Amino acid sequence: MTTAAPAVKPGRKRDHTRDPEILDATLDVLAETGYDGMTLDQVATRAKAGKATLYRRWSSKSDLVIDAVACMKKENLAPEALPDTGTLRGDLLAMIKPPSIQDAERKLKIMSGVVSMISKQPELREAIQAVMVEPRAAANRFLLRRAVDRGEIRPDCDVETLALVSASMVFYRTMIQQIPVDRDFLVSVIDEILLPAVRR
Amino acid sequence: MTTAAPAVKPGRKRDHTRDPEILDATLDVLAETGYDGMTLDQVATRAKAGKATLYRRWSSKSDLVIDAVACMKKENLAPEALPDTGTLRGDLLAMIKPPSIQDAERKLKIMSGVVSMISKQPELREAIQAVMVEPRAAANRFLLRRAVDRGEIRPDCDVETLALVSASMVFYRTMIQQIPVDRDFLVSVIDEILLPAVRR
DNA sequence: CATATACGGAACTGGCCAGTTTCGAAACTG
DNA sequence: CAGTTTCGAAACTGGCCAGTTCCGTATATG
Repeated sequence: MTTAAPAVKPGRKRDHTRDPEILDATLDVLAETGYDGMTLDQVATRAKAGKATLYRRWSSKSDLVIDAVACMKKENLAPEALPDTGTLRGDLLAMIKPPSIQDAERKLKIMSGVVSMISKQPELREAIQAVMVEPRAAANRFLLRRAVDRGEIRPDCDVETLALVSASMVFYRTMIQQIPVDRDFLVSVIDEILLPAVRR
Repeated sequence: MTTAAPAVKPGRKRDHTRDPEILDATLDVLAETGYDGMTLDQVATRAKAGKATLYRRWSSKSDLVIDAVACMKKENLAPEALPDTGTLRGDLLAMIKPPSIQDAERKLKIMSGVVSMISKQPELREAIQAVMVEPRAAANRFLLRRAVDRGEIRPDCDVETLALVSASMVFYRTMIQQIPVDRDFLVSVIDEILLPAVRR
């Protein structure tokens, strides 16, 4: 009998520094063509990898996409990193940063490329939820609660729902109306919807 | 030389009473499987029609889908048909009718089955806009403006944006969060977001 | 009646693409 | 060195499906 199992495997090591490049290429193609339109040949070509390499690391197309979404780099939205200007309006405006908008553009394209799959792939919904949806909602909840504690806004306002207003309206505008989201739009959501709704 | 052109065509007449049945079958399959998952065989079978019949009437799959969406029966949202309870809250609540919710469910499934195509098919976006989006937005605008005229709400509120709040939040909840939209949710959007935002 | 078109149903064609295999070269182990 | 696994690249396989064609039948014109 030989050694149980783990020993040491011979042969060339898998180059895991390529993983991020492949996942990033996946997200690019996904944003451009959507899930159904995306082919693994495109991804392989863009990542300068062979299809065999892809299948050696992910067992299927949907696996690759789920992993790509799940590994997407998230902006730092930890409470400590959030703006603290003293007013809710100041905080919300400070959340609109140029990189944030441009970044959001790509994320939205990825989301729209993937919505059709969400209902069939629960893991995908969870990945999107965890990476793209929840962090932003949590940040908004934090800012709203701080404003409540400060006595700046109505203490009985519905923080849960309010935290999703911007995201919902950006999503709708992009997906259905196909109007680009600019700073003006975001400001008007803040000034015409959110702030009036929480006034004391 | 024979007659110019139009004369009278011989042969069996096309049975246009079947058109609505086919388009409806299309919407059903679309709601169930999404655009990419939908096959014309499925549609033909469901409508008890031959594929040849489909192609005799629509030149392609995307043509059929665009027509099906465009011909979708819209609820009557003409100003005269809208509720007039005397208060904005009463009007908005009156807009939530059981058939309306159930109907909306199917429409949302159709929308999600079709979002991936919107960016590639401008006609599809227009059809969706005209049939599913604009009428509801127009109804909300009407109710909001009437409330402004009545002096019930802030005259300087952003009617255009406010009219899209419910639709956006319903859309987001259904597509991304995958939480069913019930009466309670709609009421909370009205009471926690819309009405507070327009208070004088 | 002959002719022409529509019908539902089924068979066919051709392209696309997920997933697999093969290749020669590179990299690691012992 | 031999053996094993990786790599990128390319060829291959098999299934799915949009779109076409054909069949037997039904319905219209003249």
